Amino acid sequence: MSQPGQATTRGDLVRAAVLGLLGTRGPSSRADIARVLGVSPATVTQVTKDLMARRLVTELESVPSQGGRPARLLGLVDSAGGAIGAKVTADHVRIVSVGLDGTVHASSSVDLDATGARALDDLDEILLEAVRAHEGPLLGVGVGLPGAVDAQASGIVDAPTLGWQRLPVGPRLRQTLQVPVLLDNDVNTLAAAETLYGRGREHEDFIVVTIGRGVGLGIVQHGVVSRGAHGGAGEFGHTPVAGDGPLCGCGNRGCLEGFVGESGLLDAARAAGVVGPRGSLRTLVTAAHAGDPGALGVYADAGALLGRALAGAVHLLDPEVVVLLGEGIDEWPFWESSFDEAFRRHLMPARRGIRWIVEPWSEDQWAVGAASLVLASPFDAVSTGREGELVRARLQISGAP
Amino acid sequence: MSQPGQATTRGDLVRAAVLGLLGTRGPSSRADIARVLGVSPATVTQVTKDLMARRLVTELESVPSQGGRPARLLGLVDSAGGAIGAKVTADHVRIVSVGLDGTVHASSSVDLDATGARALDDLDEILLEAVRAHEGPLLGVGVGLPGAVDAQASGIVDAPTLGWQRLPVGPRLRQTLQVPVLLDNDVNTLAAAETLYGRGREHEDFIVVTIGRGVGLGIVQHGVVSRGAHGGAGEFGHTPVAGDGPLCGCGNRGCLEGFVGESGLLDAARAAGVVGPRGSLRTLVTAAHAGDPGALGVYADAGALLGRALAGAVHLLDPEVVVLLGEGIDEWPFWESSFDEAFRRHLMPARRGIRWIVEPWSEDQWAVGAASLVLASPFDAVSTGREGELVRARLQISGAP
DNA sequence: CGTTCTTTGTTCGGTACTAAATTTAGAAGC
DNA sequence: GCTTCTAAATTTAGTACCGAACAAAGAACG
Repeated sequence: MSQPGQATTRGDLVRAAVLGLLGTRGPSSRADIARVLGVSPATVTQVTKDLMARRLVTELESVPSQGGRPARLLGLVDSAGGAIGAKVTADHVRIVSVGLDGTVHASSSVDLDATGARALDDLDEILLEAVRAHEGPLLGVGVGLPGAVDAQASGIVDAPTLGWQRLPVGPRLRQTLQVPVLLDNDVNTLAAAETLYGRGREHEDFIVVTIGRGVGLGIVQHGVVSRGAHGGAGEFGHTPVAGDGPLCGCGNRGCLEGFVGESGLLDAARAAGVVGPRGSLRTLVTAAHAGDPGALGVYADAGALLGRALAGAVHLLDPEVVVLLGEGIDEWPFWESSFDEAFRRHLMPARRGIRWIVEPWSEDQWAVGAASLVLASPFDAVSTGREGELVRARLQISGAP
Repeated sequence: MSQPGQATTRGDLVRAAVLGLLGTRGPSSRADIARVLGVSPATVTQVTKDLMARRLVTELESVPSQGGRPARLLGLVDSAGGAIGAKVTADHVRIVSVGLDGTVHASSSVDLDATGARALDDLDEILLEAVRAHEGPLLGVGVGLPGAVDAQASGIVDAPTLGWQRLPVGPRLRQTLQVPVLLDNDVNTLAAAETLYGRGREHEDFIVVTIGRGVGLGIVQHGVVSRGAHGGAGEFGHTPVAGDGPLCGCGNRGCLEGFVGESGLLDAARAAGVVGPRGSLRTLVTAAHAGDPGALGVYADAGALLGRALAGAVHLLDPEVVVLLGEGIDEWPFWESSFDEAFRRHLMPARRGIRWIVEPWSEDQWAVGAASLVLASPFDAVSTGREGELVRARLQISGAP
C-alpha cells in the first residue's frame, strides 16, 4: 500500500529537489522549477528565498519573456556538491568524480580482482582513496555492480559472475567511507543517468538496452527506475530464445546472451570460420569492417535475434522509446538493418512506430551512471531511503538557519 | 520527475485511505491503520476522530491484546458506498455491483455487439441502466476492456480486436453517467483486484497471468499496477516465441498466443487429430479429461511453451510470485507438469525458487476487477487522477464538518 | 500485589506545503 | 501613450501532516 502525501520525511524534499534541478537542468526560473517539480509557485518562492539567504543560490539575469513578466533565472552559487561514481567489473573499478551538473572532473581506473576472497576489502580501500582525493563537498558515492542489489539504500549484492552471494557491500562501504553510499545494478545506473541527463528529460517511460559482454536492460516507468522485487529486474540477457543453444553463464541453454553477447558472437564467428579457434572478438570486428560476408552474417544473425527478443520486451513493458548503449554499440552499424527488420516484424501493429535510439558510448559512462544514483536522490525519496535523506542533508550544509 | 510530498491535493488522502482500508481490509485498530497506510498514529487519531463525528466510522469491540494496551477496532458504520464494475467483451458486457469490501451484491450480463458501429452508444445505455439500478451510495464505475487504455482517469481506448481506435470511451461514459468512471485494460483490472483483495496483501511485486482466449499479463510493482507509456504494458500474448507459426490476431506470426491461446490449442488439437476439423475446444477438454494422449500432448506442448516464455517475463520483471488466472485455468492440471518443468529449466538459478499460484476462477471475476479500480482509488492518487479525487470526495459525503 | 514491560492511543507544537488573491513587469493592441 | 493582456513572483491565511512526549490499559514477573 502506498503512502499518501506526507508533510515531512525529514530533510525537506523540495529544497533538495530545487538544488538538484538547478544542478542537473541548469539555471531555471522559479516558475519553471514549480512546473517541473510539480509544486506550487508559492513553495518555490519560499524555498528559493531561504536558499538565497544561505548563499547556495543566486539570481541571474532575466530572460526576454514572450508576453508576460520576464522570468528571473536562478542558478547554483558554485558547485554546491559533487559525487563519486564507481563501476565494478571482474577485474577493475572505474571511478569518476562528477559535479552536480554531471560533468566529469576526474576519472581513473584501478585493478581489482573482484572474484577473489579479498574483493570487498580491496574495493573498500580503493573507494576510500577516491573519497579522500575528492575535492570540495562530497554528496555521496554511487556504485554500479554487475549483479542484483536488494535496494539502493541497502546494498546486499548477488553477483553470480563475481561469485558474490548476499554480500553486504553497502553496509561495509558505508562504515568505511562515512558518506552516503547508494548501490545498484550497473544497467540500472545507466537508466538512472538517462532519466537525469538523457532521454528521461523528454520521456517518462523508456527502456535502456546495453550491448557488450552480456545484454542488459533497464526499465524506467513514470520517471523512476523499476527494479523488481529483489532488484533483479531487467535480466533481458537470459530471455530464453531457443530450446537449446550454447551454455550460458547462468547455467542454462538457449539464453539470448548466449547468442548475442560477446562470447556468443565469438562462437558464431568461429563456427562460420571468420575467426580461428583462438581468435578474439577484435578479429571479428576488423573482418566486419573489411566487409567480410561471414562476419557481417554473424552480426546480422545476432541483430535479428535481438530484434525479436526486444519486441517481446516492448510488448511487456510498453516504453515510449528504446535507448541502446554499451561497449558493443560501436559495431551497431553491423546489427542495425537485420535488427530493425526483425524488431518491426515481431511488433504488434500498434507498437510498430516505436523508436530506438543509439547513444554514443564512452568509457566513463558506467561510472557516471553510478554517480547519478547520488545526484538523482533529491528526486527519488522512495528508492534511496535513508541514504537519500543523508545526501539531501548534505546538499544544504553551510549557511545559518 | 516525481512530485515531493505535497500537503493537499484536495480531498484529504488519508481520510479516504482510512475509509478504503476499513472497507477492503475490514475492521482494524488505529495502530494497524497507521502501519498499513504508512502514516503517523497521530494522524490516524485526528482523522478517525473526524470520521466518527461524521458517523462514517464507529468503534467496535476491543481485541484481547498480546502484551500491551488492547486495540480498539474501528469499522465502517454501514456500507459507506459501493461500486459498479463492467467487463466489456466482443459480444457482451458483464456487470457487477459490489460493496466496499468487495462482496458482489448483484451480477448480470447484457448482450452487446462491441464490434458494431453503435457499440459505444449501446455501452452507454447499458451502464446507465446499471447505475440507475444501483442501490445506495455509488462511488463510481470501473470498466475493463480488452485493449489499451491511455489512462484510468481518461479512457481513450485502442482495442484492435473490437475495431476500436482511439475511441473516447471514458469521456463519453462520464458525460452520460455523471459519476466517476475509471477504465483500464481487463488484465490490469484483475491485477488491481489482486492488490486489494488477493496476493497484493502479502506481496508488493507480482505478476498476474491470464489464460483464456488469449494470454494476458498484469504487472504490479511496489503495490501499483504498472501500465507502461500508453497503458499497453503486459502484452505477453504477443511475445515472439518462434520465427514462424500460425497467424495471430495481431497480424504477426510466431506469437505465444498463437500456440497457447484458445485458437492455438484448437489448431494443435486438430493437427493431432484429437478434434475434427469443425470440432470445438470443448471436445479437446473432454478428451483430455478422458485421458486421451493426444489431447494431453496438446496441453503439455502449450505448457512447455508458456513456461519458457514466462521465464523470460520473470527475468525482465523480477516479481515475487506469479498468479495464474482466467477462464482457461480450469484445465490447468493438464498444463501444470510440462509448464513447471520448462519454467524452472529456463529460469536462472537465482530465480528458480519463485512460486506460481493458481487462483480459482469465477465468471464474475473480470467485472469485480473492474469495480476494484474504483475501490482502489483511495490508495492510488497517481493513476486515478481527477476521477480518483471525485471518488474520494464521494466517500465522505453526509455529515456536517 | 505492586513493578515493569509492551503496545495503543492522544495531546501539542511545529512545519512543509497549498490555493487564492495580489503585485510586478514587460509585450501587444489601437 | 494609454490601456489591455500575459506570465512571473509574492503575500496571506490556512491545512494536512509529523515527531515527541505522554497517558492509558492490560500482560508478565517477582
